[in-house]
Amino acid sequence: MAHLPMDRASEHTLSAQQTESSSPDSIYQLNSLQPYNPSHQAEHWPRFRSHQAMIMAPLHQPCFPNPFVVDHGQYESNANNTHHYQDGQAAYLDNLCPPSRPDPTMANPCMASFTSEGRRQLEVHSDWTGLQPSPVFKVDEICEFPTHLPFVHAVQNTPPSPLSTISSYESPESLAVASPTMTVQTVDQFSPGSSEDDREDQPGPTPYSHLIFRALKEAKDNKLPLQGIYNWFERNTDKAKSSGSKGWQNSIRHNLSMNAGFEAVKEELGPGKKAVNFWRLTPEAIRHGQVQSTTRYRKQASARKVLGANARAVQRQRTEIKGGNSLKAVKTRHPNTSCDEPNEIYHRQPMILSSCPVDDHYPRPDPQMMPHYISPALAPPIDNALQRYGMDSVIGCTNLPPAHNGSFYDSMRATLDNESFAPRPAAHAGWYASPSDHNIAMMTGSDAPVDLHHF
Amino acid sequence: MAHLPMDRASEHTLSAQQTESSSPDSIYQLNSLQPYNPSHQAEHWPRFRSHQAMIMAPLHQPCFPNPFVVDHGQYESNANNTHHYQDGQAAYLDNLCPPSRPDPTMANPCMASFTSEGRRQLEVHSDWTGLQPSPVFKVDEICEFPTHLPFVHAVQNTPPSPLSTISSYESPESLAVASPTMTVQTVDQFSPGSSEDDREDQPGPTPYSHLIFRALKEAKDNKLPLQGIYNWFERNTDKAKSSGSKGWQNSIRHNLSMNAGFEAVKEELGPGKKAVNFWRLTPEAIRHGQVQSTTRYRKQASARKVLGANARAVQRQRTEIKGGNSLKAVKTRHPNTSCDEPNEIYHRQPMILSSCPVDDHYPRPDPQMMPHYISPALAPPIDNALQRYGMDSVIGCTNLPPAHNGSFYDSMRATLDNESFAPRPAAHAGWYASPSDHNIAMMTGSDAPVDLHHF
DNA sequence: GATGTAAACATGTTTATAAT
DNA sequence: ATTATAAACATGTTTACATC
Ligand SMILES: [Mg+2]
Ligand SMILES: [Mg+2]
Repeated sequence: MAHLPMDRASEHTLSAQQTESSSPDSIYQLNSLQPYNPSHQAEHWPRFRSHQAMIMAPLHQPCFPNPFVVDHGQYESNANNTHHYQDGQAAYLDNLCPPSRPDPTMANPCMASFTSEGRRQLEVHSDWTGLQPSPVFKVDEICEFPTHLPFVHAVQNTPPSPLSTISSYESPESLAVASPTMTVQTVDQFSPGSSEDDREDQPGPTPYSHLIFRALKEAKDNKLPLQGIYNWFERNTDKAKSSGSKGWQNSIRHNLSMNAGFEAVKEELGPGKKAVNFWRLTPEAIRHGQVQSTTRYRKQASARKVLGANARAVQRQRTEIKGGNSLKAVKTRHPNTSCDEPNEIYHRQPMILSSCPVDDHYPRPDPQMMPHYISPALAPPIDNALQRYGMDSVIGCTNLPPAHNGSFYDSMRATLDNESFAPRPAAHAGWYASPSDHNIAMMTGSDAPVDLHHF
Repeated sequence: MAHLPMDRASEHTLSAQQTESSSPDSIYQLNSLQPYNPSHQAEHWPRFRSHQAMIMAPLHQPCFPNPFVVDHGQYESNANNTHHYQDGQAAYLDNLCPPSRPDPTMANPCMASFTSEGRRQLEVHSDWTGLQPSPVFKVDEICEFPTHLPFVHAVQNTPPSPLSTISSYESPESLAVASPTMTVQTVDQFSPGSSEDDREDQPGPTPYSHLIFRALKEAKDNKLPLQGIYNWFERNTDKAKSSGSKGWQNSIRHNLSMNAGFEAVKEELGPGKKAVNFWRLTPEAIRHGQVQSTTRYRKQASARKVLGANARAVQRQRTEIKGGNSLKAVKTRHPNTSCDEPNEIYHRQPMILSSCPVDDHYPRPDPQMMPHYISPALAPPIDNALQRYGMDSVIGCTNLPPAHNGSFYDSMRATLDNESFAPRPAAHAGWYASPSDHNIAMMTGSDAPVDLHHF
């Protein structure tokens, strides 16, 4: 108990039915899992929370029959038709999506508002002009698991090297903009019966980033909420099964956040409802059929130029065992990897910055991620924004300044909005962004580039 | 230590320079606040993370001189010009914003993508067509604290009843869509030298929701990141000063989340950078110059119709002292409130649902919030969606189903995307929303409406 | 009723560290 | 080098409860 982490209680010892943050170590939560039924009321039906929504859906009738007003019975009659298989390796659902139709709304006009800085400020929201009184049952319009079909227990006898076939689905540029047809095109590729984790075509287990890519690739509009990704993992991988902890959820979030191939998008699903966050594949990831390495923080020795007095340290323990590339290798170790290899073989020669043109971020459409390919491109001139531009999606790290580091924010205060400048640098830097100054992504590092590209 | 909460460690005992989650009870964090300097690199400049951004900013040059590439020295020379006053009641900044200009981008066209369900899927992002190489110093364009002006220690001798004057700023409808001029119009109203907390014109301290409203009202585009709201509170209220804890930040977040007058918007500030979340006043709040009560959960006795087997209980301790309307009343108690009043006087007659037309959500533009006014409108027919529609922004609660309650999700599984349906209902319901089914906001309450309106 | 406060919890971001 | 894992932390949502 002395070394109990403050957050999530190491995410261990939780049953599969418990959420990640159940915090079993909390004395408030031990042995007290009785059902709780708060009554959320809301017998009124609010309008869109944003004014843009009203403008962007000009045909929306303020008094149309609200599609949300449905009785419980309808849902109950449908609730049992979707089954969830978790009992074993062969427990996968057939992904029987109807063929897609061209999206008639792709060319629709829209409204947008603009910030005073000229930023277009657009809101994700639903289009309510075409809603039916109870579109819940308009299953023909959505790619959904068919509840009327018998369930298929697919045996995992056909692992079709899923990621290696993604390159054959080089999507046209037109599909890069939220194309719904992309989903159905790829649905058969990711054969639902194949266990991508611990597959035969690749040594070791499939990385999380690959699996997330697959989950989103299969999803409609290439996006899913976090819970949907969790569910996909539970149904299609062993990550969720292989341990009683919820570390796999942590890993999913980690990869979602750190890998530039996944972006969070907010979508307003109804009037007055809070927007829902989705994780979506970036167009680059869709176009290239892969995501790049979830590159992350690399330690740098040099301190920043400006170190504010408020600089805080990230307090970390130092002796915990935090995993590694093959903490599960004891059960999935591949024969071609030797346990006696020196560590130096994992440290390749330093990558060089990519000097590829903008439209050539993925010069090598290698179907397998990170083949340790070193780009033959020469080291580009440093500080050449022309060549650096457009390289984010190929690397996991963003160009945001480091969190918990006073150097960034202290030096940026004067450039921020009068209410936005932070007296202390305490949060992830992205949230320090000022509405009045876009140029908050200054480089805090004066060292040579440490995030390098394989291309 | 035995009763240490699992999250945020009660947010106590933290100095003002510490962030809320510093968790002083953690053994990992005690007495170890040394500066930390991770080097975030990113010498490359990525493109927009979303494809929409490329479309929506068609003039954007992929190779334009990146405005982010600025050297540290520039920022350092400016960093010390913004001062932060926290030492006392009179420590407020003059809010000297330049007069606003009409936003030339208000009528600009935009692009939008659409989901396969027809939802318009728009992304907040920056418009890079007009960027200067170093717009950091284009102070003339932004409403910013003038670093070149001498600082004014305004004595709080002019508390101009700030909220009561908001009604005089009934904004035209055109301003409801992210109008930058709104900010400057109201800037003088919220006199910077006035201490809104513990003001004279209102009994007791100003509610958080009012203060947040003011902070956002003053901000450009009526939006601020969370840290900006924190900063505003530190400079303009006593909430942050009155205690060494960070409970005031918790209260701010609580109000932001629960009050429908505040909405989170995501804005992409640069190519490849993570989107920044802002909190923005809803157009309704702007239009009516106020936000409504941060109505929140009200206990209901009746259980939901469908209670899934996975229904989880929210584990709460029961004996903690959790505040109240006047935990600070010992120092700010108003003479007209008696401590001997029975509790019954705080329970007014039940509010009735508003039957106002859609454009009349605020039939009484009362400048003071919640005057306990009961709408004379007759009780509308229950289940009439026409009359319930459009009432969200006037009440703090949304129509989302309750979290930690299996009833909603269990009954909605069949309507969700095949990857989105959750095997367990464990999170806030908004994140369970399926991309393929918008109708997730079904009513879980079968009781009479409990969220009622004053209008 | 409204409000403040605490807290549980989910979600998102980042750093640390070990294995390979 | 990539990857998995743990964890700290920030942010966002919701419920509980005390006070008036
Ligand atoms: Mg990401
Ligand atoms: Mg809100």
